[in-house]
Amino acid sequence: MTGMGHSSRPLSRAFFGRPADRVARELLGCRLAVRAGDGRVSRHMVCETEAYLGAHDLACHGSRGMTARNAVMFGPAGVWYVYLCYGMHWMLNVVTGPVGVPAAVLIRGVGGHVGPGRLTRALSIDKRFDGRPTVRPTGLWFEPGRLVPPQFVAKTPRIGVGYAGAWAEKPLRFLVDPETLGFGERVGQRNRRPPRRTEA
DNA sequence: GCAGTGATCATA
DNA sequence: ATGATCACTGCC
Repeated sequence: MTGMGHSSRPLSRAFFGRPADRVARELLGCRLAVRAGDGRVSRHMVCETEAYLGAHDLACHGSRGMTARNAVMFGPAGVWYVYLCYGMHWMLNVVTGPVGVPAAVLIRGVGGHVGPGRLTRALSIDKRFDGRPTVRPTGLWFEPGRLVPPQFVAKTPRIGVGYAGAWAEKPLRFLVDPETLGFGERVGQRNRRPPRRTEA
């Protein structure tokens, strides 16, 4: 959780009205701002996201057509798409791209809360945000953060979408190691040590 | 490794 | 109305 001393303008609808993979990548380093019940606002750096590209993406909910649950994915960008998974975990997504394209970005990790179901539980995010815009008055929005340089961004296949055939393999999950907020280390090199020297 | 959990959706 | 599925997590 970051400090509460300052705030900045929420990420605009234009930011989200672009392809989901681009938004997912650029959301890294931005801050998710949450207003709690007592009115206090906390901010959490986004460190893990996944892109769901649209109707052609077989891992995307929108690929099976519009239903009551996923209808907001077909609507304007910059709107929350929140749904319950496995009967107990709320998944937080933000709709991306033009109207008519069912695309979104799943927020999988922020600050110290890694895991899509864990972060929603920790921040008390649930169905009440579904279909609401990502603006300050809703109590949940994004603010720009620090730019994460490409060498600190890892890309992997998405989690839990094995049913999606070739689409399960695409590198649409984006991570930055939250431990390296100072960006002093590269992702994937955290355990690197200098080779041990032995005396002859 | 796998059970828990319940809304959602297709099928009827 | 019923049954399968599920963008996960926590404990074995």
